[in-house]
Amino acid sequence: MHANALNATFAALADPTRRALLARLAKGDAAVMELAAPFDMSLPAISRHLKVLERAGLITKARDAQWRPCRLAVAPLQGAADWIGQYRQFWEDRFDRLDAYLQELQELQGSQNVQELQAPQKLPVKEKKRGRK
Amino acid sequence: MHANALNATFAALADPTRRALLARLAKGDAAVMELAAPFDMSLPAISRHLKVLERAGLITKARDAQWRPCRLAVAPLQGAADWIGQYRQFWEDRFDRLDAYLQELQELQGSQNVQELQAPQKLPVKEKKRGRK
DNA sequence: CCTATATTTAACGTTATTGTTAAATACAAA
DNA sequence: TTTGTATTTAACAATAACGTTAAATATAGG
Repeated sequence: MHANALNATFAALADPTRRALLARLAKGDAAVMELAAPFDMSLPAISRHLKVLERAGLITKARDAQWRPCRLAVAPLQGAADWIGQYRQFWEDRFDRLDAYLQELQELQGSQNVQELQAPQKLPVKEKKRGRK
Repeated sequence: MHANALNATFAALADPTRRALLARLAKGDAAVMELAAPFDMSLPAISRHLKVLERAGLITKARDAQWRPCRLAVAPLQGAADWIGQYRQFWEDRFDRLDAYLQELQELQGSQNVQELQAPQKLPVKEKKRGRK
């Protein structure tokens, strides 16, 4: 997925109204009126949220008389998921490390050597002197 | 993951500079100077991008003398991935449908009944009369 | 043609975002 | 204390985002 598309996708997903609109569309196509109904927001506002989603490729609009039935389009979601997926291994690693740590804790249960345990992946942090002038 | 956190996470990810910073940090911790080096942008600008990432929980900053080594934090990425994951089944369904369609195409190869094929999941679209006054 | 319904565009104000440069702050080391 | 390096904050400008209301447009149907 191209960087520009990711910009638009993530920006579109950053708004809770738009995420709610997508969630609604996941249950089936709907026209603007129906999509707007649950929100305490003017119709033009919803219309523009839909335009943002459309420009991000997250929905498509068709025409049926005076209605514009909207449909969820998942390609950008796949792209976003793929991008985040680059980090999946990273966080699974960390989870593994945490897992090992917790297991180590369990094995030491009852012993007096708890001090030996270090939280995994801890940054070397020097003294924190607080208070600015 | 709470809606507010998703707002901050997706908003943070919507900027290509910030995504690049995260990509860099995936390769290891780094202080601000080092993070800023590849960018044609002032240091304060990078500093503020880092603050956006930090407020979104995507990085943590530690203190080491005058350096602020930054570390990737993946929890918000997991949250974002989980949110998008709600739709995974949805797009896998669609992929299955497309797959079935393509297979059907292949089976019809050489026949004259290609017209029978319908693109899957097509919205009923009436005539489009273009041209506005 | 006239009316009703659905949707978008226009115009506007408020608040965020993103960048800049200059100044301030934090810390180490001479 | 003075200096050098790393980082942040202040002040500012330009642009984008998001909401509102009023007006325009598209379409169906009497």
